[in-house]
Amino acid sequence: MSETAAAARPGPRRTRSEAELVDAARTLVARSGPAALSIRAVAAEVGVTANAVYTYFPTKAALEAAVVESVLAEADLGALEEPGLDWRERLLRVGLALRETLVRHRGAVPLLLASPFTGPTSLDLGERTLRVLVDGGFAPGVAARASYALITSVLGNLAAYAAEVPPGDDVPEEDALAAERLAALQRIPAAAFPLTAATAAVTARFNGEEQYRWGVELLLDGLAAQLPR
Amino acid sequence: MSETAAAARPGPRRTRSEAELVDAARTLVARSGPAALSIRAVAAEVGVTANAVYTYFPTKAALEAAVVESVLAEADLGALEEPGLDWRERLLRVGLALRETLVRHRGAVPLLLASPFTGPTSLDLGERTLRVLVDGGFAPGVAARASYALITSVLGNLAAYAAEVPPGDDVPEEDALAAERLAALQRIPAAAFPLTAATAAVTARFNGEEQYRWGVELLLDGLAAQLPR
DNA sequence: ACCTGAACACCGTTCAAGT
DNA sequence: ACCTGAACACCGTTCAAGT
Repeated sequence: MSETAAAARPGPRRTRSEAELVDAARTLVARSGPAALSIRAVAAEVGVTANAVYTYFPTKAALEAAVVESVLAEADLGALEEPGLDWRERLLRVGLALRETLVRHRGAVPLLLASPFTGPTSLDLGERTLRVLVDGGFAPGVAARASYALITSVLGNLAAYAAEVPPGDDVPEEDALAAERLAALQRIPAAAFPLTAATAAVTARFNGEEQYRWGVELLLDGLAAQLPR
Repeated sequence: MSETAAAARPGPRRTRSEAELVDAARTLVARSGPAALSIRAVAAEVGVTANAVYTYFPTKAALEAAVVESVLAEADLGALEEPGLDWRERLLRVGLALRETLVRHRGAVPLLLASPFTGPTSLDLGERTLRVLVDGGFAPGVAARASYALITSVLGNLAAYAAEVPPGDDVPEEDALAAERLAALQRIPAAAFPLTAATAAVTARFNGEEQYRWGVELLLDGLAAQLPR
């Protein structure tokens, strides 16, 4: 009797899962940023004592790594093999896909930046990027350097986004962000920083997708120049 | 009598300074990384109670911002105005100068990434970079976009460095780092990640100055292509 | 202005113990 | 295997008080 009853209703003694803990951690990070991620808060979120978390993750760092992997795994990397596209278009599209998921999960970006690129999704992304470049005509060594330059550039851009846009469940409108940033820029003294002041309207949109795309294309332009003609 | 005596020897009641606290904070971060930076540890380092720190900094975030500014201020940005150099060479050299100080202070890089670019040194760097680009023939709007692309790329690269190289007072040898990284790369399955495996020797040197320079030059190549001919 | 003592509401992690 | 209770050595920050 007790066994079937326990299986039927999720009683107070029901067992948690690793995925449930990662989900709770992701929710905390998305809502309130990386500083809000604590073993104790995750435990409370799933209705368990802090120590119970150590059944699933040996350290807080392991939990953070699982959060990073879980977020990265959400990015749609399909453009890397999409037929009918050349290497440039493939890399640009995958860059935009990465931006899309990391802007939504901007609270996790600091965790991503602090972690080595050794998770399954990172390895997969790296290998497939190399494939695109090699198929595009680049020597493997050049492809490797290009892949690294692209990924660090993308992460640097998203770090800037995450540093400026507060965490939250939704992605704020670009126009609203630009208006805020413009107001801040107009407070800096134009006499001492004339070019900064003169370009404020452009700078106010640095967090936008267009400037992101512009930066990625700049790298792709540089790469195209390296292709053996 | 008591007044001169107090001035003569630094007794237990001597007053601290903001700079002394920032120095202590920098030492902690350099030695043990950003996680080691705490109000209480800084207070202990200068021989004072934790609360005393709040006389100088209203929050821990303010102390962190002061650390970031102090580290950035150490970079030699002189190349931006060095006579006899074109815009490319100036930007490359200042990029290398930034790398040099941030590699030494890699423990502070996560703090830098999390902070907005509004400190005196950041503003100065931005304005002078715009000047170089405008003098080089770029339209102000393009110069602004280029400046942002360069700085985010540089920071992304240094974030990767900081994530992989443990904090410490000295800068480790590149050969030693490459050997460690190569060993780690050889543990990933070559069958599943053939290109990753094939390029391991190149990838093992991703943290080096040469790859950094390669990435910056890639952006500069892309920029050069935008110059009105 | 500069500092201390005491306290509050937190942390990550460990140990021993229970089912 | 999965969880709890108690404890340790930490946090940032505040309040009241002293010089």
